[in-house]
Amino acid sequence: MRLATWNVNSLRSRIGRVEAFLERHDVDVLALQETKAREDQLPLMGLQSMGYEVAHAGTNQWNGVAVVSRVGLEDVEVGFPDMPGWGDPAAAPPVMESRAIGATCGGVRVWSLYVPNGRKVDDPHYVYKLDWLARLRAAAGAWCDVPTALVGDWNIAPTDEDVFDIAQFAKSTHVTPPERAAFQGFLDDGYVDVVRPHVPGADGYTYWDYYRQRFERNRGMRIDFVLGSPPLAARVTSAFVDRDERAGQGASDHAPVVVDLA
DNA sequence: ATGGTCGTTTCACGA
Repeated sequence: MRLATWNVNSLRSRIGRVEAFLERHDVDVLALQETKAREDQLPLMGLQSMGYEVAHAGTNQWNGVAVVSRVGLEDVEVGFPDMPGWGDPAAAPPVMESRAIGATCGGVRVWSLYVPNGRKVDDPHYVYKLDWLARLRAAAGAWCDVPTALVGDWNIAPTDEDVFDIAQFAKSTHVTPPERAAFQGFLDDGYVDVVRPHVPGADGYTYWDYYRQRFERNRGMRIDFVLGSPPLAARVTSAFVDRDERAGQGASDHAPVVVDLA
């Protein structure tokens, strides 16, 4: 089974690339973030005609998430227990919503996550980010013993190696000790970063700002992750970042991450 | 310290 995650930065503007990506890499399950669309804006007939089912959650234009699967899409859940707004997709959580959607696809529980950005360390959104992560961790602890993939845009660079120049992030979110501790908490609980071993150092970057030719100069960040529970991690045979999708006209600012499961 | 470039329900704001 081939699983992928991709922050597409607007699904409507990227739908052609998404369809071509699925076909080119023969992807079975794709988790999407920043769909920037409401349900009524997503007919997605192309995906359906390709044999994929789609589960989407997103009520505002910014932080929608989706799971696209051709190996089954069952037990869809929007959010996780105790998440702000859980159980009511129309409810607006405090500060600024950030969604998660879970589905069981081919026997694997896949969670597409858009972790709150945090904006600035003195912004209420930063507090919301840490709280959101704590709630996710509390829920994810119960999923350790079954094949679970926590995938998506974590908006955290866990180590200095995951940013092009740590000096430029001295006062920025994404690299602060509390954020890194929150990420580490999932590893402490048994989740495994299944992609890192396959893409050392700067090869693991998944995000490059649109401006200042950051992609062309490979001044990127590694902030998109596939964390696998032990039963899932044991099945991973390979992984890669598809940089081709970050190149050229009409690219998202994130590249897809692809993982193969035995 | 600033600004650069994308996206969106765009003359503003989030990433």
